[in-house]
Amino acid sequence: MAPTAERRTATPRGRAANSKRVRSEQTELNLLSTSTWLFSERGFHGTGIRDIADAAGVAVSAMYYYAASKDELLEEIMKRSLTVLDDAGRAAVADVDGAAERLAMLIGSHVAFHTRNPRAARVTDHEFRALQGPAKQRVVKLRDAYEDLWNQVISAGVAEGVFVDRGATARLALLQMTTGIAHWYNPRGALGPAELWADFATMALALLGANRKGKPVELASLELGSPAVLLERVELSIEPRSKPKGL
Amino acid sequence: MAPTAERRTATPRGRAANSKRVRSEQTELNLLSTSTWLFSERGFHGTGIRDIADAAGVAVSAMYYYAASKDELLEEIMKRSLTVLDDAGRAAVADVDGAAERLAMLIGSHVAFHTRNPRAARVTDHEFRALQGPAKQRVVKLRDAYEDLWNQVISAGVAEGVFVDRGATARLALLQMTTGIAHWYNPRGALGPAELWADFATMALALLGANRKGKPVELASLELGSPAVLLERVELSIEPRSKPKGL
DNA sequence: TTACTTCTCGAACGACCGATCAAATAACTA
DNA sequence: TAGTTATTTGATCGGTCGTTCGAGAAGTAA
Repeated sequence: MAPTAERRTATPRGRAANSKRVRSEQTELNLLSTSTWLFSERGFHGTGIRDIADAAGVAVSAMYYYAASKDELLEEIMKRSLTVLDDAGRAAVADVDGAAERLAMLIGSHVAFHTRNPRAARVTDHEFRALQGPAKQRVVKLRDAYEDLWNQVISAGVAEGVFVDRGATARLALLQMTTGIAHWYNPRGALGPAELWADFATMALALLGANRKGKPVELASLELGSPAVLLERVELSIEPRSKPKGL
Repeated sequence: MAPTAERRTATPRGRAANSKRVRSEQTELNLLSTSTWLFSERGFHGTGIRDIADAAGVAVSAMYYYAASKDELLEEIMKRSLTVLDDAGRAAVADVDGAAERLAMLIGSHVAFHTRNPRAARVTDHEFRALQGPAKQRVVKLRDAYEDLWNQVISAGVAEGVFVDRGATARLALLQMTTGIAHWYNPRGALGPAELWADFATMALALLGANRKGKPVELASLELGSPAVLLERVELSIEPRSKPKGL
């Protein structure tokens, strides 16, 4: 959807409640969020271009004003998701000292993202193989950067002697179990993001054998920020907050 | 593919190397294993009926002699996978005492299945939403039975006071992190099933806070069977052991 | 108003989808 | 051998796929 930005002219002075630019941006978000819903529900290949258009309430051809292809729609969803996820993760560990503390914050950010944006997360996690060529490379780059952040946090802890060294296995296990949240989490269920954060941070610390001077690190003993701050940073504009109207 | 079994006549006396029955069974396995490969590589909806036929080296119409529809192909793959997984899991914990031991065995069986049959596992894990109606119900039933086995093993440990109670979260986290193996495991990589078993069992015990009289349970202190026995039981005939020839 | 840009539309394109069927072939039986 | 059954085939069905295009509606600027 890069073309859209390029197509935009210089910022207009006054913009009415439904000026063209506002309408256009709304339509673009509508399209992306509807696509996210459908892709998460039926998969990329299981969703037709007409399904999206109908659910979004626009003509099929209108989509091609915003995206050059169906693939570009998917790429845009993944790029936005991964960008927010990565930015939030880096912000969460910034200025935090201690390997255990940093890991707990990273887990918190990750859990926040996946509980707040389960559908976008599912699409990003599931539909990787649907991407091809350069588009895939671009998205892989973003994902790798995020995984590298995890790697840094864990490796630092291993170097400090706080975590047990399990090679890449621990990182993969941690990422799988926390990313998996998006696949079973129910936003209207009993567990809130804060409770899940506590549970998963506790499990993660145990899984990594977190210890100081031989004593296991207790989550309660760590000084961490509030969940609210983490939740703010994972806000994703394309996450569908309800079923598309035309569905 | 139930029809095939029904179509079979009474067991013939002598059966040549390429008798009808043998040929037919080979073709059926070829079809299922080729489908497994392609579904794991491109997804169910991303794979065409012609892709399968070409890769398997048969005519498109030949498939419909074995399966009534493309969906039935998927259902059969999932059913076979889940059946082997569940049977192996139950066999692994049978006659094993102690919650920690049972969990370690269950993890071992699960890890064995996912390292030996990564493609079938990926399909079973990924393509759930592609199934519809009664077929979906049948497969869900199998999956629920297996998850219930995990639930039993974990709950028993909680009841014994060996595991910490984290509600359903721990089970979901454990299943996600171990099932995820199929998504990154490389059969030609450095890590073998036995090493992975040790790693994941250790992590699982830690994650559940496994302890006896306040002391953490060490994996090395448990008396467990050999990996070989577990590996035997997860043998899956439809797992593609190499790229389909016609591809 | 007119001129221009942004946005949306219905209709159509060729390609491919899953599925069907009568006919041909291969294996087995009597 | 001829006859029977099990297996495989090529051709083809209607439908849906992602994409394109010219026209027109809506909004902005003069």
